Amino acid sequence: MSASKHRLYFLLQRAAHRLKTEADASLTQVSGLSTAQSAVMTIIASRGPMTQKEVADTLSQRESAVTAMAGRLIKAGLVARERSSEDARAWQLTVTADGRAALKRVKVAFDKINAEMDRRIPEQDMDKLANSLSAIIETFDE
Amino acid sequence: MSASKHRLYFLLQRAAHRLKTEADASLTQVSGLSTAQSAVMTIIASRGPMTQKEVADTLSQRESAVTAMAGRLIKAGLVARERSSEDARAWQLTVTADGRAALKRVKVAFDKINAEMDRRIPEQDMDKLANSLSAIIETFDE
DNA sequence: TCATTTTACTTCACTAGTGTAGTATTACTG
DNA sequence: CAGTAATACTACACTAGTGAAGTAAAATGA
Repeated sequence: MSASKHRLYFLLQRAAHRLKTEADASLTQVSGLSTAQSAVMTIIASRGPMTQKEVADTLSQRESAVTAMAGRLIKAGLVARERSSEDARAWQLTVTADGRAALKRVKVAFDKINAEMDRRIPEQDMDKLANSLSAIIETFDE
Repeated sequence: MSASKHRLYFLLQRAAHRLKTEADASLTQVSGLSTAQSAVMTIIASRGPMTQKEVADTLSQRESAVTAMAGRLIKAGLVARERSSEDARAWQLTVTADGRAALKRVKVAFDKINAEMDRRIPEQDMDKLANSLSAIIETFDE
């Protein structure tokens, strides 16, 4: 069946929304972090010091969203920033020790959610699902 | 591969986010509606007069979200409400003539987006994708 | 039938994103 | 090398959701 017959747009939005709400509740309990905060911090932690523009591009978001998010993370002491030495416009974002500690607790919560999905979706379908989602991202990532 | 190896959570969120942003831009152009507004109006239009609670349940959302959304739709003249005759607490939401006209223009925009997805994702994979997304919704719909 | 519980909705403070318009700095070009 | 364009970030108004606390009406049960 085609995308429209499946009402694929709304199906995808609803799945993403349910999953996000559930993950947010679980993450808040163990770490005080939201999934959106975890996403930003995980990226910075793994890729090393990054500018806000780089974070925005990685997440397919606008710089203004990252400005606001960075402000909240810095206020919470989870992320720090200093001016880039080679570009006076750009910040270099890093995850603080507190931030790394919170990320460790986040991992436990995510492992549970992933286990739940692994339980419901066969491995082959999981691969197909990941491929299809990647295809959607590529299609609409201008 | 398992859900965690695919980083499935973030993959799903990013696919949903890109698709939503693209669809919102396209819908705004042809109809002035957002995808969230379209979702609510489509449900009401197809199921007939509904209470806010019913809309919330259908979309796996809170009543407070529907209160706010209904307020915006009524202000825009796209939806109307009157008290339920058998329950003085509940509203009956209906789509106005203006709303139905806007929904027709929305359909054209969505057809294009669905065509784009059909072009990139083979029919068999589309079926699998829909199944997996439904499984996720079921898993996390308490 | 009346006290209690549940339900339908509202309000409020909050997170998290878009999009547009702006500033300051850097890069490019003739 | 000066003027222009592009880039990195900020500010603001907006949509769209959660979650907690509250109100009024309906349902329940002793």
